[in-house]
Amino acid sequence: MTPVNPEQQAGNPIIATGFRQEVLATVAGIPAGRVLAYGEVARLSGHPGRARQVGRLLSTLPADTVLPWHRVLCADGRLAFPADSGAGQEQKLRLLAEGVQFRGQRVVAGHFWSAAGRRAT
DNA sequence: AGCGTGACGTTTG
DNA sequence: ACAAACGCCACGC
Repeated sequence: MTPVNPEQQAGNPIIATGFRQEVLATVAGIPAGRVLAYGEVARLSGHPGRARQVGRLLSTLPADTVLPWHRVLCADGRLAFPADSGAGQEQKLRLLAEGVQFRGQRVVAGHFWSAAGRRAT
């Protein structure tokens, strides 16, 4: 028979393991109108300190992805792209369409979301 | 199997 | 406010 993955064989309840799946699941769970920093996404995914890898992963998403990638930004509230870049413009437009407000080049702090119980004020 | 790249974060000056 | 230095390490070649 075909060898079975040990994790599956053991009846592991974990749906999917691995950095990729964990991070994508977290991003998919960000509600509209809220944003998360790359570092927060990493932490909530169980990978504290790997903010950069989150960005690296998002950069590989296909153009037609259904993931709300635009809700992920830098810890200081600025977008990860230059404001004048195509991606930067699109991200800002998507956020504005969801009611996210900007103060200059930064997203207003109140829009940051925390799934850990604390909520934006 | 190794290496360069990079949608970040924190600390330090 | 700005810049530089580091740590982080998944992904694609």
